[in-house]
Amino acid sequence: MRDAMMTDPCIGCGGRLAGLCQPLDTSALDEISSESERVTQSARTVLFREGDPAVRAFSIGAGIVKLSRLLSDGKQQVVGFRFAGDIVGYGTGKTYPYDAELLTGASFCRIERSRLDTLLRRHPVMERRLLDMCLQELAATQDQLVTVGRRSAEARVASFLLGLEEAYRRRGAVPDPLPMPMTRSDIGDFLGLTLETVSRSLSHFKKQKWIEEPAHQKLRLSDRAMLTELAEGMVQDL
Amino acid sequence: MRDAMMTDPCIGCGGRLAGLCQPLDTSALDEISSESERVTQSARTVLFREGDPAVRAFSIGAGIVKLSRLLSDGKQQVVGFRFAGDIVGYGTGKTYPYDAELLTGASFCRIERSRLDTLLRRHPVMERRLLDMCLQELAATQDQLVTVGRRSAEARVASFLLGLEEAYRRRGAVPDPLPMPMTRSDIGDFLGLTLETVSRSLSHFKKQKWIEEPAHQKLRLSDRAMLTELAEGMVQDL
DNA sequence: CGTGCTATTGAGAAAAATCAAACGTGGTGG
DNA sequence: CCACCACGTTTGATTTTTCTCAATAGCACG
Repeated sequence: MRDAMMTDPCIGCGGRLAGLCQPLDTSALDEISSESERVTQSARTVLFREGDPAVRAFSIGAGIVKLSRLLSDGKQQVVGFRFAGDIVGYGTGKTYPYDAELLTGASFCRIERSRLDTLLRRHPVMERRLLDMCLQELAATQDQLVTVGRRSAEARVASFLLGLEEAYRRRGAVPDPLPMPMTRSDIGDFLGLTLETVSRSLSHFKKQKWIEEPAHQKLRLSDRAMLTELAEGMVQDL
Repeated sequence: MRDAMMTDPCIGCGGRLAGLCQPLDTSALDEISSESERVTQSARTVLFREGDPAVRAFSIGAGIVKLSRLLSDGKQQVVGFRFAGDIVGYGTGKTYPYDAELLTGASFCRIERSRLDTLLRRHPVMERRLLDMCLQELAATQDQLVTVGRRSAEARVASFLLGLEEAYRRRGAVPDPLPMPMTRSDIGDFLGLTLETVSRSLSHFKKQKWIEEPAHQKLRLSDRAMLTELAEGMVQDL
């Protein structure tokens, strides 16, 4: 246990440059490694639930996490998906404001909130990095608000597909085909649509050869230009 | 000019405790005052437009600011409203990601982005405060995503009214009646609805005596309990 | 006292939700 | 190894909600 914890620079640094520790020097990384725990878990694992006391934060090394809120009438809203390099579960509230669930097997680092706060106080570059990540996340959420609030069903789905690809791109090479581990229901809950509407849109895209599904949960964007036009509402159907 | 700039501790501190400088000591406040400019402007003034180079940040002392994005097809999405104490125009991008427009007359502090960044580096408490504000804003935007993505028209409008009241509450006493300077169109663009749907919902609420409009752009929430139930979707109509 | 916005209200159209049925597929146990 | 079961997906028919288009009314400002 000790060696695993000591050798891996943790908090989002599992071989990636995108995470919270990107700007840190080696000695700081050692300090952080000793404060955090490396964990690997399988798909469908729940990291935490809405309302749980927010005692830990998570930094994703690999895998995809779904963040969602459950409404009183049983409907669900997916607030976002998180990928390698992202931080999950760090906020101002005493409890988590959403559920976090693994969509794939994932590895990540787990750290006590109180310890992370101490680290942030000791390393202002790290705090600055966290601020930048938070600002980015805010911008992405505002984008999503535009998509959900003002675009047609097909535009939303096209927008989601392009966004998924972009998420991979920002983390290095774009795999081909794209892994898409979320269900139609997850996608609908993200876009403010029903799973049937998502399915119909995807079927339509496939029929038009704008996308292919070479295998289950694998996706290829064959016509990005058309998807982009769709997402921007420049074209209704054709 | 010089005396006005020197005597007011600025950046969100115009008599309020909620802003960015809340945790600062007096000498730091003096430093900031010399770096920033106090400005007062009338309703409908545009602080900046989407795509403008993001050279300044703004800290609201009093008044309400509307942040909105314009889509290629002419539709608008209001990303949020900002009140006294909030920071507007600080992000990671080189350009502003939305328009910022005054809904009321407003006073605020204006500071060069580069100078603000210097100040943040010099005062880690200030940076920490900004991080907390950003995390709060992120949580609020995620809330809005739930509202727009998963609630009925009347639930969204009820949710907006309660949110407006809450915004005043967090900044001190709740005025009665509540000032509501945004048009039906602004509200619709915030909630992902048309202005007609907003108008119909408000008319219905008035008819049911759940709200009153004692004057133009003045609002009284007569039955918060019912509005809350509506917002949570616990009741369709009655 | 117009004139230009903003708001209200109505009627009809369109988009997406809902309800329902059938299909595929991967995993499990006989 | 195959049959079956659970779950996700697709597709169709119908209903509901909200949008769109249109006409009218109210208000502030010049």
